[in-house]
Amino acid sequence: MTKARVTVIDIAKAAGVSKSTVSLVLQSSSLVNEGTRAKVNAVMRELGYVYNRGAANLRQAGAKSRIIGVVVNDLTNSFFAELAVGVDMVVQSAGFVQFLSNTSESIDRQREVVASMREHGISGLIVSPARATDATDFKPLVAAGIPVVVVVRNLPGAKVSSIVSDNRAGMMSAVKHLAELGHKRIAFLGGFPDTAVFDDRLAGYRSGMEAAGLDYHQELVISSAPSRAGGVEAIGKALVLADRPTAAVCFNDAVAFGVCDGLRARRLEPGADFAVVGFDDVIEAQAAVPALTTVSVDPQGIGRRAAQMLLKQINAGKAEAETVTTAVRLVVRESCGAGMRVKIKQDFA
Amino acid sequence: MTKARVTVIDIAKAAGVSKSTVSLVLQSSSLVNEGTRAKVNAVMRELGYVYNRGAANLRQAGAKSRIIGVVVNDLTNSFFAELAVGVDMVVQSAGFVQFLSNTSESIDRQREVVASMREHGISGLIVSPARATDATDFKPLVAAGIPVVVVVRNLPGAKVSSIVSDNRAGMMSAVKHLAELGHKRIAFLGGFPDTAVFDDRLAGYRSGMEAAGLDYHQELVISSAPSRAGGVEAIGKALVLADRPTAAVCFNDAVAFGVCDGLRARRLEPGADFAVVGFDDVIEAQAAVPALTTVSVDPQGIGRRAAQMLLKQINAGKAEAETVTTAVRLVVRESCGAGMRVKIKQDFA
DNA sequence: TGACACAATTGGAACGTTCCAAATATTAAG
DNA sequence: CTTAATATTTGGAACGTTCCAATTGTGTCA
Repeated sequence: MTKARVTVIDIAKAAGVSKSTVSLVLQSSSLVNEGTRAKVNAVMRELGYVYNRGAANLRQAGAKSRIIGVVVNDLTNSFFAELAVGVDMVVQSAGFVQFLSNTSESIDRQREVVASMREHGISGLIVSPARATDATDFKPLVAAGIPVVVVVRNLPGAKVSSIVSDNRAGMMSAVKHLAELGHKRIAFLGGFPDTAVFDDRLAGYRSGMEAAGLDYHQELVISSAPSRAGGVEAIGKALVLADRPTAAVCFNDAVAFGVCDGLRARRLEPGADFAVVGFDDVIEAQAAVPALTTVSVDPQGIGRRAAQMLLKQINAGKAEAETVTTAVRLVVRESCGAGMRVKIKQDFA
Repeated sequence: MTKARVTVIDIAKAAGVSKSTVSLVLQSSSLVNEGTRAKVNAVMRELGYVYNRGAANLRQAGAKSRIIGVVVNDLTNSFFAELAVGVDMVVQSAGFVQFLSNTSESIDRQREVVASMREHGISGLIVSPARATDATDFKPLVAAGIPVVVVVRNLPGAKVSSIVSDNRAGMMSAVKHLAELGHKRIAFLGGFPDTAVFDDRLAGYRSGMEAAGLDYHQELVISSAPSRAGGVEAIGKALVLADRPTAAVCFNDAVAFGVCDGLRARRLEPGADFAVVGFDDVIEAQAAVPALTTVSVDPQGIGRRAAQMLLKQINAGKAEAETVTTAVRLVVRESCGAGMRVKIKQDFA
């Protein structure tokens, strides 16, 4: 267990050159002679040298630390896990590393985490903001020249780049599909009404209803937490309505699963007795029974795209805010009652 | 957009003290007068100072960077996402940040990622090693005084700490449960036979069979990739056996889901016509239909525990290798045919 | 009043790298 | 063989922090 760590000076001494030369080798500069380079590299391997990025970064005064910060609001949601994987892919192959943190929707935690990342000198940040994040929260970062890309949830008013999926179009196509199957009373279930994403999806729902020539009824819009439990709650409210809906588009897949649970608890089989459509297409969606009809958003693709965008800005040196909305597509499976080849009946023991 | 960054010297000047004093304030040393502290803090806020950990870390020569590296082999598997969340929780509240990377089972990627983390001066590493990771791969780290905690998959022969779940006991209890339900021919399905985890689980299976007074038949052990697809494959092989099994314990939940798929493809209903038990208790397990009976290992708990262990070693300054196996418990749901209150019949349209 | 403890503050030297300007070695041209 | 051009190499001086030893101020005690 060698105590002192090996520095460029040590290897310079051992290779019989100056530390400057070693530094040049490290940066694979073309100025250095092939022979010297080989020798230096050999010595480095031999002594087990490890590059000290901290020191390098210090000298390069605010230059690239090659660290990308990624903060998501709920990593246990596989949607975000996929997203992080997408980011990691491109970030890693560009020679960067990823600082990943989870805020669990806590805005305080988010602040802490971002501050900490800044102290570590991240060269860019990808963030899916916690609920109620203020649009100005990332101002100091961009002021300091650190590019920020907001994903999934947009932050209207913030002057940062963002990538969101086409929530409007997605919801519209879901409603259209249900209308084509003959449904007239279609509910919109779940989601917190104070978010931009909710607004977009609801707008898509309204447009879809209108396009299908169906009336919009306020009572059919039932908000709740965007979680499984929230779904159960929302469908509960929907089913006691005087004029019951026969189908629902849900804020996201988690809600949709909750809706299925709620239906079953009332002896209704999703897909057969009531049509349900989700949003996100998380991995569980196709595995569930019945398989969930849902709007696919390819979180990994969004992650990759966000990373590319961020890297572009980092390399360009300037952060020109740009907004991208990614295409989505409806994936028809069983829960909407369309493609069902297997009808499930229950009999209680 | 202020160009130059604010340093301790700037705030020292502005506050009318020396940089040393500012440094003391930063470390909240008790040496500094309350009045001075307040003033310095005020100036820091005013000028928008951000601490440069890189520089600090440089001076403190190999001291704490407050970065914990976390590398997992498959983040899209919610088991590992949960684990990462658990780590993040304790790591974050201890004032550290987490570097998270995904190897996708690539050993080259793992090497790259770990090297990169080292360059960034991580003060500790938590790793779920990619398959075929060599026991000596982390030697340089521990030699450099960087504590390493291996989770989930142990690395026999490596002199590092590890936390694995009690695979043996878990499998035993699963087999015992099936035997109590009257099953005699119980298969062991899925998993790669060249891993330590496989060995442990298989050993548990054998002990369980023995304890239940059942014979061990080589043919009932069918390995495959530890994935959903692998599960389909394994059950396929099992069902063509001359003397078919009536139940199976699976290497993990992914395999178990695949087994269910495979059963259904053959018009067999898991839970009713064939009992299946998984391992891990991923979140989807309780949501699936039928809900999966499985061995719960609490990945988040393992993550927390691993982080605690690592922090302890970091604080102690010495990395005494210690091995922990965490308790598991069988969660009985529907797929084993035990607690089923709802029997599902299919009729094909 | 001098001596002494104690509190608070401070200037420089370090940490491991990169950059710059300048030095030296090598080659080509005359 | 000199000169100019080119190819390599090289000492410092930074970067922003922490640490150490030393300094200054403030009160206490004989």
